[in-house]
Amino acid sequence: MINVFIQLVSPLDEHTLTRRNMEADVMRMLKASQSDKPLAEGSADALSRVPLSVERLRPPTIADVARIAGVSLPTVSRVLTGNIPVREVTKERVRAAMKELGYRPNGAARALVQGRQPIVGVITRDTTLYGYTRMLANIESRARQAGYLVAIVALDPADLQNSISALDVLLGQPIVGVVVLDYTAYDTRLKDSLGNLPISTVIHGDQTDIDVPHVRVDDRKAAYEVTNHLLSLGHRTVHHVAAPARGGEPQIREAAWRQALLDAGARIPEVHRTDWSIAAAHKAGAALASDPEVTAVFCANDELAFAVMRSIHEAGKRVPQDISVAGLDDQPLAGVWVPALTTYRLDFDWAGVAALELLMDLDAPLTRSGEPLSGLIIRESTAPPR
Amino acid sequence: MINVFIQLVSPLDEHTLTRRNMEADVMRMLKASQSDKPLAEGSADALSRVPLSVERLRPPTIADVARIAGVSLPTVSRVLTGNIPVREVTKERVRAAMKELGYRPNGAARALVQGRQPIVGVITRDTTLYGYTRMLANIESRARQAGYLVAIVALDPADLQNSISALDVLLGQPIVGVVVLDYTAYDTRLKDSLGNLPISTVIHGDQTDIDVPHVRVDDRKAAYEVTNHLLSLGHRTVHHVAAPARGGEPQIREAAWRQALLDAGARIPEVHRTDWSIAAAHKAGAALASDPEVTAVFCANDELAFAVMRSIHEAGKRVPQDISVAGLDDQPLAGVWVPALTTYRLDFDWAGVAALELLMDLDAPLTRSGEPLSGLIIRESTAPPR
DNA sequence: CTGAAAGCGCTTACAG
DNA sequence: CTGAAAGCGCTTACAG
Repeated sequence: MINVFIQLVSPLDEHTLTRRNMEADVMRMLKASQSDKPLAEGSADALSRVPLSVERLRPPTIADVARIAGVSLPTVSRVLTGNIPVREVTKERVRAAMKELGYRPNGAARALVQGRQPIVGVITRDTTLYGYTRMLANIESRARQAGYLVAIVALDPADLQNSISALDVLLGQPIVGVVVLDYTAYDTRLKDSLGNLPISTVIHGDQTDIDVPHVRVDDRKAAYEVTNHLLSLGHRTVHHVAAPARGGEPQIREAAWRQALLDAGARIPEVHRTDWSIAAAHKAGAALASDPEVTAVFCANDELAFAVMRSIHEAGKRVPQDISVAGLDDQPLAGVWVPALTTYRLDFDWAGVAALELLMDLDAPLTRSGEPLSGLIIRESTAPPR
Repeated sequence: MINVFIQLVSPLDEHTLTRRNMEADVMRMLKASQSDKPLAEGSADALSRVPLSVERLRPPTIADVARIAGVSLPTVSRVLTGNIPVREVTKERVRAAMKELGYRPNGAARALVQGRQPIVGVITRDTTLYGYTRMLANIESRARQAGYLVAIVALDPADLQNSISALDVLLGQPIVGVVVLDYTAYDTRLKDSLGNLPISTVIHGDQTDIDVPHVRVDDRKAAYEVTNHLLSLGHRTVHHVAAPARGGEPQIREAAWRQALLDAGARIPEVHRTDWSIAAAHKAGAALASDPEVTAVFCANDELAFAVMRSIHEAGKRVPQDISVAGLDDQPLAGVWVPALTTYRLDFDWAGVAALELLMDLDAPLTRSGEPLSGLIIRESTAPPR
């Protein structure tokens, strides 16, 4: 640690400038304005070249505001919180001082003294995937209504080290609890990090042994029913364009597709795996379209299905006359594609809100009943084979 | 405030149980386990029925950990931060104590003492719209790389009161700065709330007088060029399916469309306004499809365009032979829709990262050069009129 | 309505 | 390597 000697040229009184703050700031300024070389101890020369603007040294505190306004510290606090009446004249003086200094309350100090944990963490995966997007939007809206801020962390299940450090950043905040948007993606080794932090989660399969409060978005049932729908139309089997595998394990939607075929005694064809990207699905679709055996395709989500339908079109075949295609999610565009997509609606809006409410309820039940709007939606993209 | 007298039956020593904590917790327990009626002052009877579990009274602190582990406070802190070497045996004892107590560090206290502001705020609008989704995902990823947590606040520009309270929640946190994803949507009255908090923003038009660090996603240029493209194909005029108006003012994309028609001396038809929803666009599309005058439609984003194409199909007309349709954004599905959508690519990925880097750079320039991948993409949905 | 003092949970020099 | 003390910026009883 370098020793810093600075002559105060500040209008603020000495009391408010602590040594630590000054050092940190001078270091920062040095780094920005000079070289990257570390400073020799007590190197007053280098310091003299630092453009020392006092305003940048340290953000103003209520002590500064109080001094400028000529009132006491608690009075400033009262103006801030509004909990206790303050004379209007005084109030005005304090407000003016705040404005003059550009004062902003320090959230950390506030949270500390009040013992409040005003942030809800959301652990998600790729935030651009439809389901996560919707859950996130609904959680944010509901959380704010309850006075909470939402912090998001998108974990890459493939990168454990990164996930752990991401969680550390999250847990270093005043977090009241965490909503985990995909419990199965949530590595066991991460659970230790959370310690006894309250969590709630969204279950995407049919697990029944989850010991944390959870809501269910039943991907398994959805995928099973979509596959069954195609089989019931008379297709011998159903091909699958899958989500990325997760550490060797297939995704829930893929497993359910497989189970449906198994239960029906249908042949289980090779899976076409994607990374959720349109490009990968488009490529998979091309392979499927050129295979005369293929009469029905179930895609792990609607967007993959759109891309596959494009490939079929490019191959000169038609949906559903030549090949039936079904998706999963029922994202808004499913109804307007030509042909409109047969899919299974999952109620992510409900899931987001319900998971958050579960988290905030001190005496939460393990699961929450409710009325998710889910179900198979048969549109134009599926038909009996010719 | 009720007066609470509790006989300590706790293994924790008295020092760590402050009156305030006890009161708050007892209040909570009373509320949860008994009735909603407020307690009479000093009502010891009611209190005796409260199941007083000491574990729930107050989360453990490093003082508790230190006591259990038989070490001093600073030692626990050293194990926590890892900044200063601690004997391995001691470390183990401390870790065991943490585990036993279910200790979690208090983020607020940490942020306060370290003077760190570990959160980046993101002010957005509807987080489910494509551009916002992408910017958010990129900001989150880049911010975490820099050790920051991302907190999001979705403001409804139409609801000022709600927006102000939302900002208050955000500003009550240890925020290092705020990225505003749509500066034009950001009401002037909100600017005061932010005080001197560092912000950076994404500009969607061609404003040049913005006095905060910003990056540009040039919606105006994009909409102008798309409209021009349609005109240059020989269409007499171009109809528009618009985004919702914002307090009377038309959106940037709409204004640019109008300007392009004006500059070309083309007739300016009535706008078909939507609320960004697929349903509204589908309805607008039906009206457009039934109007024999309509030969070209520019939609404020790709998703609206998809819905309009559906309507045209339903009316028995074809895209682009009967009516040309163009969108804006170039979201991933644009290339696989049938017909593939002519649109203008905006580089939201770049914008998100660039805006964040601008925010975190102490000596940030007002704007950031870079290489956004933007431009008109002509596909299958536009053609000359017949 | 206002001020002096204590305390929130943690980290960091300082002194062994 | 470890402990006693000060301090981060704020709020909240307590005492006028």
